[in-house]
Amino acid sequence: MMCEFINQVQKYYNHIYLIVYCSKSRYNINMIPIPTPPTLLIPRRHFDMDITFNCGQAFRWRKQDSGYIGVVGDHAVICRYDDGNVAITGGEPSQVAHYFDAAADYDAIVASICTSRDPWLMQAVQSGMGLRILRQPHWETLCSFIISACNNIKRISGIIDRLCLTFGKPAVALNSGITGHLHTFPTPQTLAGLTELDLAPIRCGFRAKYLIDAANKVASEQINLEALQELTTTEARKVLTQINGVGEKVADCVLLFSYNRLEAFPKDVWITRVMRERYGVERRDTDAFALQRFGEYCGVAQQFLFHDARSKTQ
DNA sequence: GGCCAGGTGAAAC
DNA sequence: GTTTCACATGGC
Repeated sequence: MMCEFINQVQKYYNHIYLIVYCSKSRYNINMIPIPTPPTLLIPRRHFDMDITFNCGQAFRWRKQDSGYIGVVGDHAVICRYDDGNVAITGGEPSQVAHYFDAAADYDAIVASICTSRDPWLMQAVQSGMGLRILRQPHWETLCSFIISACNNIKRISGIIDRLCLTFGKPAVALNSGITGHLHTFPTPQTLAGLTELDLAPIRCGFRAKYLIDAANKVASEQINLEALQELTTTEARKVLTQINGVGEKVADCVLLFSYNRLEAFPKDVWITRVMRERYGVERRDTDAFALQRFGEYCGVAQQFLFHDARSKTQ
């Protein structure tokens, strides 16, 4: 009975009440917080939070104290450094493990892309150590990179915040106190049928019509994002580019950051500049060059080079 | 105040 | 097939 009581108290209040009897008629009640056990631990050397959350692959993680808070699935999640690990608390364990790609072997991936001993990449890997590619939800990633077109990362984050606040729902809070202001990403069904006027409050400019087209095509099942997992990367890219506002670059970002196609090599203005200035390679030749130089995980190499190029000008 | 931003689609060559 | 331009907005 007492155990059940304590379990309930822990479940709902995350505290245990310690009752100390001083005498038969007098007692003290002390509350002892019980730390919520982490959902997942990832070695710190494979997960640098500042780099991973700010490298332009995800736009919803916010620094709070010494950690980051965000949303995985419908749940608020907090990441903190804890000794030699990143401790991730909250969320459904299987969803969290998938989102952070817990099974990935980053020693092997980094070793693979560095096989050619390319000096620019070696330097970029050195400065970006701890960067890991996330496996974000397909729909959220698709919308995020539609919004990214001709935009900067700070503003992309702001637009996505307003999108979630306006059309999402409050995230399931952590019982250790993270609450209210975090919202889920709105579903395709919620955005389908909206007008550009409806999206005016999020101030995404000319991209509003693209978001609505994506929502209509996904909600009507004209495009099945889950089914893309079964296709080759080339086939999946072809399907994604059926959506207005999704060209080769946006499709590659979705494939890399959501479908874990680590061979996808998005070519934005930064990476196009890097390829031309450092390697003398023009945009149309980049895919073949990247595969030959960096191998089957060249998308990870792309992200290191992207992070390195940006960090040199900020 | 002007340049630029994790581009794309359409029209003009 | 390649080049050019408009598309909204705001950070720096």
